[in-house]
Amino acid sequence: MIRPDNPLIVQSDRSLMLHTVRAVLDSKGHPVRDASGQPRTEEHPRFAAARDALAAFAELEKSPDYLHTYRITPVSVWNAAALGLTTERIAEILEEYACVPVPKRVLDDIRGWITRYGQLKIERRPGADGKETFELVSQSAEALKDVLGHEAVRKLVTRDEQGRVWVDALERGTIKQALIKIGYPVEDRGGYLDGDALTIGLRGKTRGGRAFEPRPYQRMAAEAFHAGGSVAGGNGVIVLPCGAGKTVVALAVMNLVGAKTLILTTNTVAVRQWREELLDKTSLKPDDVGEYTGEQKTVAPVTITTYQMLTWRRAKSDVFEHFELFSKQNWGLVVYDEVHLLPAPVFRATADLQARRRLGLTATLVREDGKEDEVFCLIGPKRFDMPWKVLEGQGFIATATCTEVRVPLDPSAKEAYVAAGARAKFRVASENPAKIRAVELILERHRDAHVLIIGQYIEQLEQLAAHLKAPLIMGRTPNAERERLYAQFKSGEVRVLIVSKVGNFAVDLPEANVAIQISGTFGSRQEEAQRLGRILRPKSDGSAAAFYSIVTLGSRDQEFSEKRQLFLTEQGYSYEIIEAEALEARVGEKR
DNA sequence: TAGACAGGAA
DNA sequence: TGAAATCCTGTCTA
Repeated sequence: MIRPDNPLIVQSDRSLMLHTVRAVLDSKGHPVRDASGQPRTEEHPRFAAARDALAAFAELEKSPDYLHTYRITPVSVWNAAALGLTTERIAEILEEYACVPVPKRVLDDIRGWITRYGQLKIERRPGADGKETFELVSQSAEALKDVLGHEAVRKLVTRDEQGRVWVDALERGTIKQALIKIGYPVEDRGGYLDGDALTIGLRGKTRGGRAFEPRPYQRMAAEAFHAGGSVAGGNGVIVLPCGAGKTVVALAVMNLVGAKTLILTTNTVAVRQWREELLDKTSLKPDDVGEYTGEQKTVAPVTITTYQMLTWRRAKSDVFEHFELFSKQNWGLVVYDEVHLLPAPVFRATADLQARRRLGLTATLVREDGKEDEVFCLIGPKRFDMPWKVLEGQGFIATATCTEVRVPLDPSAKEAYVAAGARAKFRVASENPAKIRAVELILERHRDAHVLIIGQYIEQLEQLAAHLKAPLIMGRTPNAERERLYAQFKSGEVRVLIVSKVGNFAVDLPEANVAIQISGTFGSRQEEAQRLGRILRPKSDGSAAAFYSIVTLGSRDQEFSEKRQLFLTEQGYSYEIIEAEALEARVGEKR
């Protein structure tokens, strides 16, 4: 059926094209033109609804002004299937918004993937010698034959005389990875070890004396996790924006599971923050919560450690020295903070982890290295997510405006840019000295704001710090100095703080309401999301936050910037684009 | 015994 | 695509 009023085109290569605008028509149905003869456009009335519906099973690929493109991938469909979306429902959504017929091939592909999801299962069988054994079972002999045709799978299993296929407990994670690589996400019904029970109560009041209760969506997320999966108790990933309180979701899950818990996170600062949260909001006593890091190695009923700690090996050795951590306590739950950063060796190193309930937390599942499938098969599917804009609407995260400021390349850098190779061009454009002027203008525009300036290159940041006479925090800034500066920023003594990549994570600065990004990591969508996240904690006065990204006009810098914005565009943020001159004029007016 | 710093890893 | 940050351990100093 042809329905020209609809915004979506589904192409047979499984890419989707979504119109964001449509032409304005007069009463006779002719396009209205403006003074210069250009057709006038308005936002397509079905765009927002289509965008929200597509987000459930497709990934946003490109988002120029008028046309967004999405792609349907196996992992995006499996995640949808895990949430209960059927082929029929996906077909309905596509048909509902499509302006031309949906190619049958696309629906066949989707049906094929969804059929494969759960076709293979891992079941636990009591072993003769009391040991655990696992059987790989299939709904169809054909699928089993198909996967056993792959050497990567064959070498991980043994077959007995009856043709049954057995998996060693040690290979439980490895085989799931091997199977998903060939397009068979296996349903792991092997179950979990319960672990030792531990009562973890949630306090009605924090130790700081403030009333505390998980927000409705935090409770829903915890319940979705706990109920999710084929074996009660759960494994999977909760996706929530930065600033939305993922830690509280984990506390609520721990409360539901009620067992000894191991928490894995990215760095020691985060380890401390987790410990403080646990002590502040749960019934756990200081002795119940252990920190296991380079500085202090305490194992307690709830233990917090870093990914690096787990995967650390002595030089040229194959021995993971801290794996004893897994056997020291009988864990019932493992929490993976920032699960999108999960290093694969964590899994190769131990099979034990596959036998525990596992909760992954993240703000975004997208990775630039395309390894989304590893998190999917080793931790589990997405159990819950909530669009950023919905939380913004309910006031749980601050409203934010995003602006891309385009500045021309400074004459002093032109020669270097032309001379540079394709790779070096990005750096030259990123470090464009003309960006300093733009920063000054933005600071003038937000005179009373608490501003974070975030960048990638130390030299550039040092120059800016000298120019603005603002403090700079980078990797080699000692911890004591960092804490002092963060405290001054919180108290308002320091209004403008410049941070390097250290600012991407584990900085909780609720006061910041303006962030200026002056350079970023190639096309990292994740980084952009994290940086916006820095200013999303709701403000006490309910005011809006502003995010600026400064890029060099018409350069490699601008190309990568477009890519970085994709994730946030998918979440419904739109970037206002303003050129340096216009910004100058706008600030000038206010003077 | 704590703190500072170097070196290696991924 | 490449730069920066992180962590851990071990050694040195006071």
